[in-house]
Amino acid sequence: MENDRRTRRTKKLLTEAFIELLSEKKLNEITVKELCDKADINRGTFYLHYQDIYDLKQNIETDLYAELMELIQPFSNVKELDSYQLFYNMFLYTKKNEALFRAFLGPNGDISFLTNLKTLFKEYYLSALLKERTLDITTNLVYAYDFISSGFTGLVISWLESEHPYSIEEMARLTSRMVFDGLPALIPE
Amino acid sequence: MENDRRTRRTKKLLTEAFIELLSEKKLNEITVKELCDKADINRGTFYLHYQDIYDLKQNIETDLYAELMELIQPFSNVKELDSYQLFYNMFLYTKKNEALFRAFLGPNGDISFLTNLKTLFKEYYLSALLKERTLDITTNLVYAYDFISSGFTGLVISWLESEHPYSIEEMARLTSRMVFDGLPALIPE
DNA sequence: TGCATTCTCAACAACGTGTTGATTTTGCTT
DNA sequence: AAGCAAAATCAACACGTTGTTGAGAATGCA
Repeated sequence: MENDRRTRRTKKLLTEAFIELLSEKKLNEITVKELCDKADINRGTFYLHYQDIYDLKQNIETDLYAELMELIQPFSNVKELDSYQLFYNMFLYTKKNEALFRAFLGPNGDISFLTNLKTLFKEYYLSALLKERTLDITTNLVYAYDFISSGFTGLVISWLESEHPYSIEEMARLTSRMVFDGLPALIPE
Repeated sequence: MENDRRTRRTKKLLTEAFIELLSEKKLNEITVKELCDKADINRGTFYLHYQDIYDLKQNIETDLYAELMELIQPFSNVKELDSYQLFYNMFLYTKKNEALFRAFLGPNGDISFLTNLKTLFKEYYLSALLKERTLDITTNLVYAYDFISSGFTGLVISWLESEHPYSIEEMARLTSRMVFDGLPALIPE
């Protein structure tokens, strides 16, 4: 019942229409009726698959997390962590799913999506460090990784919003410098 | 018509009820009816002051930005910037308005509130640097401050959510170290 | 081709919205 | 303390969206 071509079609159309609407208006302003009109799907059909708009949003997010985890996973199982490469892959992924990230992280976005993104990144990045070196998980350390993951996702958002004047390579390098050297490394002289 | 005791009372009650509701459920799930019931205000009265829930939210945010600007302002007009003190004051302010910040930055929070907070902080912090030293505003520099302001607000969020085990002093010091020295300064040996 | 599943369509009660006008309550003003 | 203006209450309203229903049409699977 999940892999019927009709079901896939319906979900795809609804998802696309939703992302489109989300780039125009706030989540709460999107009605089921309006969404179905845009997707050209009968309103009853929507309720066959989702409970409401938030259920749809949750489904889209869950799929995205699954993909992201597959992307990050390899990095947390390596002897020597290549931070630059991790940043690079993350920026690459957001660019590939640009419409979706823009919608979820833009002005009409969802703060819990951002939170989950940060948490996901933080967990894997921190666990990668702990596989490299045996360290106590101090409050200091956890906050440090909160800072980094927030800073990183913040860069992703700015990068998307500013129509990415910097290449993925440049963004990854910039992130590395901020993480490991701090601000002075970015200020001339 | 703005400074009537009745008006102040109504707005205060509605604001309080709103913040309370926002810590329970998502913005979109909050109805005017429900809000007014909680505040014990006639629904018609609500429409006398606000267009809808989002208008109310906007008003609350605007008031907060005004206060925050007054707090940050002095820092951008000084010859030598004391970053630590700026961080300290920001953490102090969020603690003073804890219920509100929890509501707006928590799971049911508002991404545009977060964005505005980051922007506000970034603008003043960056302009303070530019008064200390004459620098070109490079893309590098702007992104660096995006990273910092995101990291900082991320710390604020984590700090609030974790019931602040660290003192304001400790958080301000931690932030300073991440900003100026980077991650290695926080990892032992 | 046949069968099961999905989608469509129309209709429904229920609920929140935003507005209205009449009435009561409240608080500034002098 | 009294009078007046402004604000809050209350009931009622048309309207639109919601979520659900049952019957029928269309579609994909095997």
